[in-house]
Amino acid sequence: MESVEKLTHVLRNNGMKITPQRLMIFKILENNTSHPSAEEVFKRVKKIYPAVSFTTIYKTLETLRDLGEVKELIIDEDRKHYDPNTNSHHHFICSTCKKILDIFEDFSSHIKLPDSLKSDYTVFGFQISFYGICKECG
Amino acid sequence: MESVEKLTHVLRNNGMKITPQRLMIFKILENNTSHPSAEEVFKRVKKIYPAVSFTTIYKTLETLRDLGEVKELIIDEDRKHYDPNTNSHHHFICSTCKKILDIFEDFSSHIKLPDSLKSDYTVFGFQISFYGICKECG
DNA sequence: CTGTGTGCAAAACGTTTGCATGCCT
DNA sequence: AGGCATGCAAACGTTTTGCACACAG
Repeated sequence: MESVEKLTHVLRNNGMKITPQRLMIFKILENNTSHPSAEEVFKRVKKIYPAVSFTTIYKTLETLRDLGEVKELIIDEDRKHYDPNTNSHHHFICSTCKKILDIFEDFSSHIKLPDSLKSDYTVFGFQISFYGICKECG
Repeated sequence: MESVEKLTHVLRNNGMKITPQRLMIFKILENNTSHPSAEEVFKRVKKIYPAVSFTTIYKTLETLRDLGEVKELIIDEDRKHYDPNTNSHHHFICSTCKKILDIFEDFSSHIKLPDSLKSDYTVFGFQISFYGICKECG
């Protein structure tokens, strides 16, 4: 969902600079539904901009996360994944290949905190993780 | 939910040995709803059995996870948490203090994969994470 | 007695940080 | 020119592993 143009504007509006490295990262995140890890972003950027460093990838992803432009997914025990789609949606995780699939169904009308907790706990949102086996691994 | 007796039997049935260290770990997990990290388990075991090592805690939690007797929660970006309640339930995570609260509401009748995916993806279960602020932090 | 469990130290892993340099604006 | 960004290397915190010894069965 995030376009290179949007990310460029957001960074500029926050007094940040647009570098070739960042543009490559933006390009790889644009319309990306593969939930890449930092390393996957690094590898893909490296192909078109070999001089890039891992540090830059990490720092840029951290920046985008802090600006709310990517969501950091804590789903995989091995590493963090990044999702440029910041709209509320859910995920299916294949137990075998660890692939993460988007689920866009809107469950919000059915998912509420029990009444007994509503007064004491403020919910900003929720996230459903489905666990199972995908068609390639089944 | 897991009792010391049950865990003892499960391990024995799998040809594993019951050591004083393991018994202490079982005791701390029994009816524990605080979702401790390995370090928290370590600290609590150390109080009653000071000679215990971190390695033993890790290895025993790994064993229990492999036997399906504890659930490893990948919710907190900083560390893994362990939940001796292996029945399906959900969690509320306070964004401020990182506390994890159990939510026992049964949403299963409402939460299904979209029809378009049902044929290709086999779902074993799902887990809802609510994000918000708890009463102590609000 | 046999083999599993323990515990130390060290490795491994993803991630973060300090700092000198580079470059966008 | 000024300040944010980059990139290297080193630090970090959690988790895992190799190995010698201990002990449960």
